[in-house]
This record gives sequence, structure tokens and C-alpha cells, in this order.
Amino acid sequence: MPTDKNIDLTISDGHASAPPKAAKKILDVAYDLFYRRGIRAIGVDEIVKRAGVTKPSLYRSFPSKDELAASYLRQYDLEYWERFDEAVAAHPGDPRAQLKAFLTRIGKRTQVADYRGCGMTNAAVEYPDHSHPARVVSEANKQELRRRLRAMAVAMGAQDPDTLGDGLLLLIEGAYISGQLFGLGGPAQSVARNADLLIEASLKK
Amino acid sequence: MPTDKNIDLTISDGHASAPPKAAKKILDVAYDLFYRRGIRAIGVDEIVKRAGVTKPSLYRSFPSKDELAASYLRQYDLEYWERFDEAVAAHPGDPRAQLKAFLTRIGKRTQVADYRGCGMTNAAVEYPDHSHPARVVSEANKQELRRRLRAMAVAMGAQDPDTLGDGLLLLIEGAYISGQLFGLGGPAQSVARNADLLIEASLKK
DNA sequence: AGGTATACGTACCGATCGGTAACATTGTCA
DNA sequence: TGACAATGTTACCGATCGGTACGTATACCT
Repeated sequence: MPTDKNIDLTISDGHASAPPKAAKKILDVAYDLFYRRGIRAIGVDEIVKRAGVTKPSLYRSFPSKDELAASYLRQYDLEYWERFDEAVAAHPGDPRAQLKAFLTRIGKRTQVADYRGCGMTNAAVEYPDHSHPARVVSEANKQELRRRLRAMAVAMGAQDPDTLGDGLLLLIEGAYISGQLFGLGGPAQSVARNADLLIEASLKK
Repeated sequence: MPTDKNIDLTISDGHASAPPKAAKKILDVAYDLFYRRGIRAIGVDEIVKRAGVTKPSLYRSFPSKDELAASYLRQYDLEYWERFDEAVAAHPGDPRAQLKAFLTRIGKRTQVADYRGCGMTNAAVEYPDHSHPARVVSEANKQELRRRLRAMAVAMGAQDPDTLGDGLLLLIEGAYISGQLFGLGGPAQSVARNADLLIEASLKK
């Protein structure tokens, strides 16, 4: 059940009514630390220290560390679909090109030292318990990803759209993980090419 | 550098010289708990409690919790290649069938509630620091996996063996991750079929 | 039986974990 | 100027973290 504590994450754009400034700083810092080093690895003390605030401030805006982690992932979710929709908007009516754009971008992102993969995926690994607030957000994100990929497989005219959509999801998740496992020059750089091969092999003849 | 503390993990087969029995119990329990719930999530107290031993016993056999985690992964590594080699041995001289057997097995393993994916992959997510003892084992395991998959891609006569090998690795990692993300009925069940499609599309004509 | 090495248990360490109580300070708008 | 909301300050809580000093039991060999 959602509390009413941390819902006002409206961006303070200059002069509008935007009281809670500490909450944003906390969430920004938590976002960065949780993503780069892992949720379990980061204590609330380090978050408040780096954010230049104090612990009571954190707990006035967020009911618990677990809920702060969930808020981090909700923010991650927003930005995730922003990137996804960008790739989609770049190639209207051409799902195959949309996918290629999205995957090319992922492949590039993985080719950097200390790449940390997908925050959603990582959170699910850290919290196997399905009832954990962070994992709930993560699973919802992945369900939506699966739904979109399958829909695109239909739009591409695949022989077996569900299988192709799922195959693309496997490639994407594999890119997230192997990106952080292998670093530069790893298998993730080939995700777009492999996806294209898989698509080609999955279309109706 | 390897210490000489935890090297005698020889199985005590009845009457041979096998003094340290506590070490095996500890490693067995740690294996189960680390895999199912995560390394960071499990404290040494719970391990010794479930193993029916005491904490000093743990630290006589393992220099630290981090090294215990590394030992867990070394054991995991052994069993991993056992399964891999089983699939290989089942189809001598037929890498495509070997792969299919291996992937079918993975696909089946993922289709169970509370599937927890690959212990190696999970450990790497939990410990982004490349110098962490557990991660060192994990990365070595994945490098070896990549090497084998690329070699099999060569043996299958792929047009671009490195790309195919890496594509297969992406599918496998994707299966591990999405297996624990989606549970029953998830995308991981299609890993073998998608791999076969990808192979088909990657062979020389 | 006695000595000796090896394994094990009790009790404890300082540090850090997530979280809170009570109160002082600030900034904002009417 | 007053009122209110947001933030800061200080100090604290019990629980758990990884790790250890030190005494006790057990097994083996002579």
C-alpha cells in the first residue's frame, strides 16, 4: 500500500511551489550509489552524508531504506522508457529499426569500463524475495519490457512472435549482465547484430 | 594469493585421513544459503547456526567471509562444468546438439518457482568490485564459458564464430536472469529454440 | 596411561546496520 | 510580525555485522 510521504517528487522548476528540496538531493545521491555499487552495499549513513543532509531528513521523505530503493527504481523506470520511446520515435512504423536503434544504444552503453548493467535487473538479483518493494518495481518493469517486445515481434510479422519477443528479451538481459561481467570488448557489443540475425531467422517467409 | 587454510576439501570417503569435517558442513550450508538468498544477505552467524557449528570453526577453515564466498563459487564452478561436459559427452562431435542439450537443460531448470539463476552471475552483480575474491572466480568462469562457446561456434562452421559464440552467451545469461525474474512461463523457457534459430541464421551457406 | 596436537565452544570485540526522539533553526508567505 | 512547514542538530536505540582471544574437549600415537 502506497504511503503519502514520497509522492511529491515534482521537479522544482524555479519559482513554483516546491518545498521538499532535501528529498530530491537524497534521491539523486541514492540513485547514483544504488546503481553503481548496489543497494545492499550502500548504507543510509553514506547516502545522507553524500547528500549533505541528515538521517531524519531521509526518513521524513522516505518511510524506509527499502522504500527509498523502490523510489530509485521508479525513477529508473521513468528514464528507461524515455530511452525506449526515443528509439521508437526515431523510426515511426518500423519496429525492426526501432529495435535496432534501442539495441545499438544498449550495446554502446555496455562498452565502458565499470558499466553496471540494468538497475532493475541488479535489484532483482539482490532481492530474491518477490514481496520486496524494490523487486516489485523491477518485476513490473520487466513484464512491461516483455509485453512491448512481443508486440513488436507481432508488428514485424514474426512466425512465432512470442518466441521472438522472448528471444530478444534474453539477448537484452544478456547484454546487461555480460556488459558488467566482461567490460570492454565483451559479448554485449554484439547484441544488435545478434538480434538482427535472430529477427531475420524468425520472420515469415 | 592462495592461502593454505582451505585447500583440504577432499571428500572424506569413509576411513581415509579426513580431519576437517566442519569445513565441509560449513561450505555445504554456505553454498545453499549464498545461492538461494544471496551472499550479502547471509551473515556468518546464520551459516554456522544452520551448519551446527560455531563461528571460530568457520574462521579456522576460511580466512574470511569473502573467501568463503569464493570457495562457494569454486565449488559452483566445478559442478557447472560437470553439467556442461555432460551435455558435450552426450553428443560426441556434434557441437550443435551439445549446445542444444545444454540449453534445453538450462531452459528446464529455469521453469521452477524461486529459480535463482546462475550463482556466478549473481555474485558478479552483488560485487561490482573486480578485485573481490568472489568476483574473481565469477569472471574467470564467464571467460571460460565465452571461450568454449566461441570454440563451438567455430566447430559448427559459423560465418562469424565470435559473434555467434557471443550471441549464445547473451542468450544463456538472459535465461539465467529472466528465469529468476519471471518464474514459471517466463522467456527463459525459449532459450534453446532461440539459440537454434540464431545458429541456423549464422551458419555458412 | 600419558602426552600432545588438533578441533571445538563460550564469550566477547568494535563497527555498522536501519531507524527514531526531542529540540533548535531556517525560510516563506500572509 | 506571526505562523507554519521544512530542515538541521544531537544523541540515542537494539540488532546485527564480520572477526577473535582464550579456555576446553577429543582423538591419536607411543
